[in-house]
Amino acid sequence: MYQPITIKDIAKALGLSTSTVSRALTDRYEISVETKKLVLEYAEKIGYQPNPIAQSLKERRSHSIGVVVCEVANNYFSQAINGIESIAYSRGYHVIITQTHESFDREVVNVQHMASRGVDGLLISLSSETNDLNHLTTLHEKGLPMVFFDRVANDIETHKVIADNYRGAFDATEHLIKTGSRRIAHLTNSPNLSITAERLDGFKAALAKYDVPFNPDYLKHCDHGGMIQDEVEIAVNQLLALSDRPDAIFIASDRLSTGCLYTLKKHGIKVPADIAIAGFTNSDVAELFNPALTTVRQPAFKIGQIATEMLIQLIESKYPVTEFETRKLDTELIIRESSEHHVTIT
Amino acid sequence: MYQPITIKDIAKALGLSTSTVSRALTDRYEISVETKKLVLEYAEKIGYQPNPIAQSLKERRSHSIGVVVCEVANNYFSQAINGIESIAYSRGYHVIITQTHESFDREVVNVQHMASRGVDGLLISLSSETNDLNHLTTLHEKGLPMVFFDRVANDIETHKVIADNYRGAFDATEHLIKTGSRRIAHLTNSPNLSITAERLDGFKAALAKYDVPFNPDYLKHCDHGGMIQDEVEIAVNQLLALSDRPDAIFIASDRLSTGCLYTLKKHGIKVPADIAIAGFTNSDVAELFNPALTTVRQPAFKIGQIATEMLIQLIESKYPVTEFETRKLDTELIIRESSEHHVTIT
DNA sequence: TTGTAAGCGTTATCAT
DNA sequence: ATGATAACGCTTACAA
Repeated sequence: MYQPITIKDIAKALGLSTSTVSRALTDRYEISVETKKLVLEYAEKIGYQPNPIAQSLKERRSHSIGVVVCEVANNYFSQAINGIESIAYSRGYHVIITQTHESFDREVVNVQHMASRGVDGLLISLSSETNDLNHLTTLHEKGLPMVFFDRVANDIETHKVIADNYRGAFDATEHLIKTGSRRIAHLTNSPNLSITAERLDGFKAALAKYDVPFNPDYLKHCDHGGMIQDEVEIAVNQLLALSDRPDAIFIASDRLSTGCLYTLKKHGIKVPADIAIAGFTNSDVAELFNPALTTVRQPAFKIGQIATEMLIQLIESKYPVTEFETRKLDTELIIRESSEHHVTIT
Repeated sequence: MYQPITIKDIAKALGLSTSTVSRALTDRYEISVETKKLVLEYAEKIGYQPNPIAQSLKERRSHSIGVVVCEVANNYFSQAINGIESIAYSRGYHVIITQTHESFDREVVNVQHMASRGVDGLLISLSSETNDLNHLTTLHEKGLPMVFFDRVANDIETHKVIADNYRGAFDATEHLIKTGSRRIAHLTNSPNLSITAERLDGFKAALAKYDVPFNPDYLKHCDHGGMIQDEVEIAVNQLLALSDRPDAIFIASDRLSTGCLYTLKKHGIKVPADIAIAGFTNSDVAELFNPALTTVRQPAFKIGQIATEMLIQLIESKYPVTEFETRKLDTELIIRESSEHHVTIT
């Protein structure tokens, strides 16, 4: 069974003490050039690898950061994770990813597991079920650094990184209005989520600007309790069944957009001829096959990077941090040419 | 700074020794019922959490398993990861996910990092750049348990879990032949990968069965060296430019399928009227919007589960394992009704 | 410059 | 049934 080489082995082999070897290896104290060279060369030769578990126990840090997302099988989050990793690795941190699958219990378990395994900090995007923040406030009060991204907790004072959801929603809605829609529905996520509120606000603001009344019947939440595709289908069907049927839908997320487009297609409803669509999405595939889809694109990779930079700064700052920042990044509105509309792709 | 409660704190508070507390907590030695109850209740009350780092140092295991995949932003792998997690968590293991982004160097770094951080075992799907297996054989010889899935290494003797790629490719190709295609191209991944060879073999076997000659001009590899979409576009354009233009394409992966369909759409080529398509894909989205796409679906979730079960068995077996198994799971061929063809979706 | 020894939080092996 | 002690691999005052 796999018995790694320790500092002791080197010490014994070279007739030195473990502390001398340790010093040679870490290069922190003054040590004779020869011994250092001797140790380093020998260590290299026999393939010594320090045991990070022992180091963690001693230093009380693990050089790893924990990530909590609902799902990696999601374009937004997989892009964000790529951003997180790009920074983390370059700064010598390891990334541990966990998924909640939108379950509150799972979130609690994951957070606690990571905390107890000694992650140095946490990057969190809340599950749609989460209302109670006790599992996080407890750790936050104990001083565990944490940065929220995307789905943030308003009641905890930390760094937060989000897209400008208000603005993104405003722009998309305004685009729908400007291209002639008036009866605009809004298909969105669980009301629990911060992003849901922000996007709803932007939606309403755009309506207000153009004196389009807000119709509560046009607002549909999908809380991801069951199969998302079924939820979306029910919601879209309800919208289509309204006597005052919407002529446009503003959709708050990637997976909702896909589900909605598919449902419309099943009904033979043409986009944008019969109904116009604008939505948040980070999926290339959905866009590739839906040239009429106006998209709000979030800078997921960048958001991941910035959140990680903030977290590492928090972790490595010697003094308690009191100033917490909320970084808001611009979204991009991608309007596709109407000339591309009505393409038959079979 | 976040100072967790230790066994010592409990011992001091209760006037006991640390060993007694430890025993009460782990319930391994005979201990008086009262002391046990006392300790457990007090531990519960003050929220004691054992320090897994210390436990790992002592037990020489970390109860975590490392996963190496090329990309989590990939339907096959995110589904497989969900399968991995479902088993791992139920057995008390933590999952650490790393991505290679198809880079050999990155694979080496990740594997070494995880090994040195003391993962108890490794679940690996090779990067498309990997030819040299030294970073793995070294660890394998030291006794680190590892299980390969999907993109396996033929030269290492361990457990392996794969889909029946040969059969999947055979079925898809046969379907194309049966529905009238003869000039069948094959768009596939890097020749390095085990899955590439298996799928090519199945493809060729189906051609042979129906006496369709294999035309080398129809074979296109995309090695993911650059942007995949560009690679695919070049390959597809080459196929279309052939004097003897293919009437069907069998595509070996998810992302290649998407890219190919998009390229065809750009050219205004209709599927399946102008050209028939069958391909490996685990993406719902691509399928949703391409009713004419015949799909080979891999049991990614199940593959993840089985690989993890095997790995945990390896980890927990007291005696060195000498028998290694290769599990091959059935793929599913999803043929869509031709009635759904030629749908105008926008 | 180098060695000795204590300590990080646990668990296991002795005694008692 | 419980306590003292050593050990896991490493770092770091402190002594030499």
